[in-house]
Amino acid sequence: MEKKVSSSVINRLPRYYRYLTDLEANGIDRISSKELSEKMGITASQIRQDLNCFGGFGQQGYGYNVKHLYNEIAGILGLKSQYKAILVGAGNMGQALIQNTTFEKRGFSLIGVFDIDTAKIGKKIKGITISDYNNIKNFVEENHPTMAIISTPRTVVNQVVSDLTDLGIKAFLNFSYAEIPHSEDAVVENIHLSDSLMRLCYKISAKSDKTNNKN
Amino acid sequence: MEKKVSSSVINRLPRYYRYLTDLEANGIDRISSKELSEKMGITASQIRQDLNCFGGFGQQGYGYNVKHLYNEIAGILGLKSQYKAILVGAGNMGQALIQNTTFEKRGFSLIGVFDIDTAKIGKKIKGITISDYNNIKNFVEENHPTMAIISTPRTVVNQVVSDLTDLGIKAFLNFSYAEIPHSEDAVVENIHLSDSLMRLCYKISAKSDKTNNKN
DNA sequence: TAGATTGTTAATCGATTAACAATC
DNA sequence: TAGATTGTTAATCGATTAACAATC
Repeated sequence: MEKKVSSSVINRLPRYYRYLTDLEANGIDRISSKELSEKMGITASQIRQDLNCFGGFGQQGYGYNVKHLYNEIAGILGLKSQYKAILVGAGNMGQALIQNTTFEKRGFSLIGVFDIDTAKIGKKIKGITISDYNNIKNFVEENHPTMAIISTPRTVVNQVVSDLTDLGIKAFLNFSYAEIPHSEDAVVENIHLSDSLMRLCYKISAKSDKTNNKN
Repeated sequence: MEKKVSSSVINRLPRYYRYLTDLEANGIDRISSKELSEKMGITASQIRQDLNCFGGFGQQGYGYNVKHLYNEIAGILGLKSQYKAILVGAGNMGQALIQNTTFEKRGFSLIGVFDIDTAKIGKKIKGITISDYNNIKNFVEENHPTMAIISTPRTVVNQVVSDLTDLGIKAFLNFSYAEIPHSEDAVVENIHLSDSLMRLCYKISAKSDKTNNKN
């Protein structure tokens, strides 16, 4: 029985992956936890602890082989899986997301895009035709996507998630302002743009309070 | 001297704010930590602890007045500040961001948009004309924005951040794949779309490992 | 071999939860 | 007043950091 990996560790994995991608691109083929810790601004101890949740990828006296560690982390993240994904809501945000994301590099393969706007249906983005959301049932039953990206207006999020859950989809990337109701066996990643803005606003405010000694 | 509020608490503030916005919109005017905890899926204890970092906003035997708490949190976050913000990089993502975000509600006022693409310069988005990035120095010196949204290609992020830092900007919303170099007195919020995708990929993979008892 | 650096255990630190006296 | 619920202190739990023996 595996011990469960904490979400703190999981949250850091993509960042490790990015740094390793970079190191590899720069032709560096070995790195110690100490060197990496300096680049990333975290402790060497934390890096070693994190990696050892999944196995011993280093070598005493040497450090870590970049290419090897890079591949191991890709494996841990499951990036080779190419889980089938659909996107619901092809507004500005949805379309930009499609244009800017190399899903294949991040473990997914985008196989369908849906909207209810007849002006959009039929249009192509990055080779994928926008389909009528009203036909989504047939599509899902035929193609069995694993994951759905929700970039609809907030007012319809609950309905869409409920529809898709009924069709067996259990993973969501939530791009909407609304919260996705917390279900037992679904996995959800939220990208709440407005939360990020508010956090930044807080940080700016807190910093200027400190500077001005207002409290 | 104020004790520093932990980042765990700060990260939760926007979520509280969203729930309170919702409660208010639904005409609910009081709520106990217990009721809110059930809605949000966190403990009542945590809610009370979090809020008490900033003051005692409730009343024994009664709970919290929704409108009052809503306003208090808006104040804590600094949403009334309307910090001047600029956006650099008016690609799909930058433009979608402008279209979809009500900056005014999140503490900011968007006063400028910049790009280097002559095909984009002069075009208007939501009433703001895209300006030539080469003229950004004059603009910043005249208008003193507080925050910059970085949605440029990753290759130019370092240069842009360095330019803007020299011009006195110390707050960044980073929308790019790259990391913003960690400086002493700058505040940064990152939205790494690909990290979110990879985290979701991990969660899907981890779940199916468990189901299939692969480990 | 000697030096370097891991994997891992132990110590510390911080965040979450529980409990309850204060009080509306 | 009695019941409800806060604010806050104490207990628990988990995550981070430090230390060091193992070993390449």
